[in-house]
Amino acid sequence: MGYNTQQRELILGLLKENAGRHLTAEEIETMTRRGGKPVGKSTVYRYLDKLVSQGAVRKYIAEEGKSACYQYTGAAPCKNHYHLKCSACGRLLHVECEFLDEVGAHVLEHHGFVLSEEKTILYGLCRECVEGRGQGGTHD
Amino acid sequence: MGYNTQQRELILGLLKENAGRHLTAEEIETMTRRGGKPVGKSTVYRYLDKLVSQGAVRKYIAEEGKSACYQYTGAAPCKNHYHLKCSACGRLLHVECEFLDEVGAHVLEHHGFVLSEEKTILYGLCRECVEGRGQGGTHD
DNA sequence: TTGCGTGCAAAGGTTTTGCATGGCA
DNA sequence: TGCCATGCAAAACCTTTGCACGCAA
Repeated sequence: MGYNTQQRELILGLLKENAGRHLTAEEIETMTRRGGKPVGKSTVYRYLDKLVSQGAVRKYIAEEGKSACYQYTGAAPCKNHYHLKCSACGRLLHVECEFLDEVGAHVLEHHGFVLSEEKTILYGLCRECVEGRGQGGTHD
Repeated sequence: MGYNTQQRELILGLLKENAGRHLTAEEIETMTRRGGKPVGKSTVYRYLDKLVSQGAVRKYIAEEGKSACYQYTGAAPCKNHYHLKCSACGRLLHVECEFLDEVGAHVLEHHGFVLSEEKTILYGLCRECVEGRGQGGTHD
């Protein structure tokens, strides 16, 4: 499963410390620079890829054409956790909701599709933006 | 609302002819080259942007980091039309389904979120890939 | 004629890749 | 020792932008 290098420990540590947020590859690279031992961006990308394929980290595309976001989830990704992305203000909202699991059940039963709540992001407009008091580009 | 140029007629014509499929900007550019009068890619991108903001065309990000896809929908975008994207084989499945509208109703009522079925893509695994007879990279 | 639309090329940004070097086991 | 990981720089990729020219109204 790969070697334990200082770089990897550093990256994984940062991801764990920030498990409540999303980090971009560039943010991670910057943080390693602050943290003492800088890690090259190719290493960051390569290791993130590995973590994603291992299931320890989730990858999101918060904004098309912009940097992808990564979040540590550990071995057991949380359930009933969905993301709503506001197209107006750009915020990514987190929702814990059992109803949305019915979506997974539905598409499985009726369309033979195994939904990944990990990867799925619902797009639309958040309450604030609909009501005209949107907050501009406050990202998560 | 802008001028009627040959380039725009050509692009819109191609989109209408292929309303059942998704086209990338590059595919459109290539098709205009075949069709006689080549249209520059900046023009293609700029006009697609305009059509998207007018609501005549939908834009999808079928594959992260890959080219966006565009599809003509006309003035009245279809309802109950959802997309399921298979992470394994890459296919984009089209689903007409009223149940999924309940998702919109739910997130509106419980989370104050106005869902855009236009933009939302549900990620997961299609039947074929789950059953181990996935087809590799057959895109739509 | 006026101003928007176009095309080319260059810039922009993110991510990937090639290759020599370094470090883990 | 052997192989994987790393780092740098360059490449790849899609998309946007600057600017002079062209064309629709």
